[in-house]
Amino acid sequence: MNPDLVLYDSRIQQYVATLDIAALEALESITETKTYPKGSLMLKAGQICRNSFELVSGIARKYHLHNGAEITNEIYFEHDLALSFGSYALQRPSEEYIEALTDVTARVIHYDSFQKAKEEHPMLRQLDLMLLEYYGIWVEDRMNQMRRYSATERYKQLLEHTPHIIKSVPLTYIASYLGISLETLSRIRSRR
Amino acid sequence: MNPDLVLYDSRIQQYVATLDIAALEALESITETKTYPKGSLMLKAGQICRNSFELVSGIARKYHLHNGAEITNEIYFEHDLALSFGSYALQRPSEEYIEALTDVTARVIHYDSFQKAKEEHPMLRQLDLMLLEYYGIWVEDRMNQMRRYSATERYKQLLEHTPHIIKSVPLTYIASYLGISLETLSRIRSRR
DNA sequence: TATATTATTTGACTTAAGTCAAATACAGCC
DNA sequence: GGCTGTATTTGACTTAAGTCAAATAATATA
Repeated sequence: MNPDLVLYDSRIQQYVATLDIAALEALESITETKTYPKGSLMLKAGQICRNSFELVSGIARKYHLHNGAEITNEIYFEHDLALSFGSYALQRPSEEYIEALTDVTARVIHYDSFQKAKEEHPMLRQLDLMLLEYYGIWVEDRMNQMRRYSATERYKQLLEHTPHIIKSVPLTYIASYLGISLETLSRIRSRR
Repeated sequence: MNPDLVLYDSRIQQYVATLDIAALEALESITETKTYPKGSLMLKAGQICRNSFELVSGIARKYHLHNGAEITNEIYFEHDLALSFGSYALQRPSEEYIEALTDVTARVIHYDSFQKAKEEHPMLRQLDLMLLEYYGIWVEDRMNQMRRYSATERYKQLLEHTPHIIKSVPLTYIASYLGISLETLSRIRSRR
């Protein structure tokens, strides 16, 4: 993975470790652990993304529709934070869906609760800011991948950096995540 | 432009209008107005991006090198905030350059000063967060443009949404910004 | 103004990746 | 184990966009 992301991830972990008890308890008090059966939608297009989902177990994906086809935007595993960024930030209707690809257990925090908690615990503001920066770096990195590399290179990098994706997610989703057609992906895989 | 971005931009303006005098003065006190002659580099790859540049006048672009070629990542006009996101957020060496395409005047704020000002003025934290979210939405939107639309469509949308770019920026930069070759851009322009 | 330099266009050809259709392969279920 | 539906692969063909080379056009400069 992008070394900047790895670095920043560890900085976030470090920061979380320094949170005071009150802030941690506040977080805990607004967190609900929920489960979503395989195939269910954790967020639908048209809805406002009012929750953040921290995956405890299972796999999920975020996608949107384009000319009738589902285009996968992101694939989530354990510990990942799933939400529709634009919809969450602006509290406006989402264009994206979030779907449980397996049974999913997630720690769910409501937008309003988190906003309130931030007011009471300034440390959580800093955490919010760090998560935001992390996502910004992630999207930038992903855009660079898409712009700079060919379909084959993108697939190889996915293999190198996140091989578990290939093992656990249907190829259709991976293809659209990589921005290539299913057939092309199949051909890339068959070569060598 | 993306309606979400327009909306969020106005929210930021509104928020700025509510800043208390102390916060505004703090901002003012850490802001230096500087000028950069046409062709000069406001940031070089390898350097850490320690400043944010709010353009007062002129045009600038951010780019990186890929296989020896310059790839334009962003083009800045009056009022735009220029910085290398990843480098600024992590205070790590940048892969990007920021170049003044014309003589540029900018309000420059040093990273450290802003961090300090944020500690003293919590309102600035909120501003920082809003700017971050704005950038996140912008990058997401740009990535969607690149993924969903053909070269021709991307050019047309640029024409519709930001026609001033075409009038004031050499086509080479626009081509790489759109992720297409100069020749293809020229052909797209000549059709109709 | 003539000349050099840089920017843009045009032409000819190549190529990566897409599309549509059909064939296998695989998985869940009776 | 056989059957049904979904997932993946393979084949044949098309197409958007890239590349390389050369020709104009525009701009800056002596």
